[in-house]
Amino acid sequence: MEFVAFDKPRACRDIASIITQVQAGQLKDGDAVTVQGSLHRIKEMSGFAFVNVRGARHVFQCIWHDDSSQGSIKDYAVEDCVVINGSIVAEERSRLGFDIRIESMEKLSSAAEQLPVEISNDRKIDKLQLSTLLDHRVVTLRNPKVRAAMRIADGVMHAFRTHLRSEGFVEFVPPKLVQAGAEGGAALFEVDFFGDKAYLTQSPQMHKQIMVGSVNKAYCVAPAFRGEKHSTNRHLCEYESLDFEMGYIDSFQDLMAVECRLFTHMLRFLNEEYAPELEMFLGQGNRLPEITQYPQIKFSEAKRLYADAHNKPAEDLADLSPDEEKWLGEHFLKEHNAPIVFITHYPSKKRPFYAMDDPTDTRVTLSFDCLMYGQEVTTGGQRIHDYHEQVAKMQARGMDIADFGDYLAMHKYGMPPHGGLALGMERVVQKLLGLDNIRRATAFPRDRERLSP
RNA sequence: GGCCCAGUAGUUCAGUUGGUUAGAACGCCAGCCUGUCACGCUGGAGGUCGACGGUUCGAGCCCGUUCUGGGUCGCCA
Repeated sequence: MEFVAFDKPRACRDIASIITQVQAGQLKDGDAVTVQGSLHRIKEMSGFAFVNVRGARHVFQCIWHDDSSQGSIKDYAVEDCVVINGSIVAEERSRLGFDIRIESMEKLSSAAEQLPVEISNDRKIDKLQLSTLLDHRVVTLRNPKVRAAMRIADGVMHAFRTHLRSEGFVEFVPPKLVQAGAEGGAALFEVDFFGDKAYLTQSPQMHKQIMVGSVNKAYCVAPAFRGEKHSTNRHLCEYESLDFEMGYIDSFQDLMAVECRLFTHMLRFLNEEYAPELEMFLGQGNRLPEITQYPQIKFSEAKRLYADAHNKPAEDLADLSPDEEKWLGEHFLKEHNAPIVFITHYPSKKRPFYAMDDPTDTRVTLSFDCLMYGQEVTTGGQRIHDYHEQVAKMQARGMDIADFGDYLAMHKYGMPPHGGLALGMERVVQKLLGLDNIRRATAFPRDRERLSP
């Protein structure tokens, strides 16, 4: 028998730690280093070659000298995985301020075929057709700009988790296989469940409310599945829903306040930890905005604002059109320097059966949407907590309460005033980075036409 | 699902009124260049023009069907 050798980690061979050490003055010109990565770009010159190597987060430059090593640089190809023994060479002409002179290069694996698309040039990646980009996802995810978006997504989820935890929320895991959809009519994906019908969940709505009865403040990060046949730049059949639900609220304003603190934390966190990634999308030296104020406006007032600005009568439509959302986003950005705005008091008839009506005007609900740069990223609101009130609203809608035994059980046994919201993770990434299509905000998008890779 | 647009080299695209052997850029291969990272220079390979059918002496181009992709609307996060 042997023991696992876990307490003596191998020396780090990632370029990130070498960069840190060089910047801290711990590594200097001439010092020996060992570094690993994929060959990102090879440019042969006369008598030497530039070898750009892609580490986990950075691309760094190594110099191959024809006279210094056995073999030829022609023995290597782009995407070969290598371990390089070399030395630091201070060099102002290099982007990181130093090169690594290659003393020897061990090939761990070699690419068997030429790449189907170019990944060493971010501008080429931006010009790829979306279908090509996604068809060759295995390769395009290696591009520095593409993977930067994936790192931002990681940052968004991390910020959500750390912030809610800091406010006393408890993470739980909602089920993905469910008996029926909480939202009602929307298209569900049906799966065989030991001979019975089950569905992929379209929302953790019921389960997060149930958790409020247990831990008071609950959150989850979980996929939601929607089988709608629409095809737009802002919908996925499978998206990551960032949900929270909290009890003992005084008003739905408490929910919006949590979300505002979350956004403020999230943007600050991304600016601090993801500056190189953000610059790839926002431009050199640019960061996400520091938001200190979040406007809110009633749905009916938002409608009127749009109508007045366009010399149209304020139509009594139940929802905001994409056009209206876009205009409102531009309006609040221009007039109030606010990229994020809350629209409150949505009409009751367009909100789910669990939405609490405004006691002062039962045609509207104590609910809200949050627009980020003119696109809906959140729906939230206060829920009905009283059993009899919930039953009455369901019956008024012609629903059979016998179908909702699990749901109504929590009300039956007492629930605090509560509410919550859902944040579309990919939409947040899309809007923060200014992506034209939500499919660019996730590694493996699922839409009506795409089930692979 | 409705409407609009597009399918030509590995990729991104051009292709005139229907007319000889379908072009460019990037990538790839061979060579040159000691500071490139959108390098530069010389040469080369690479095509069932989405598919099927039709019109025509002749179709990448015109017509029909179909498949695929993109945008947009309803809906939503």
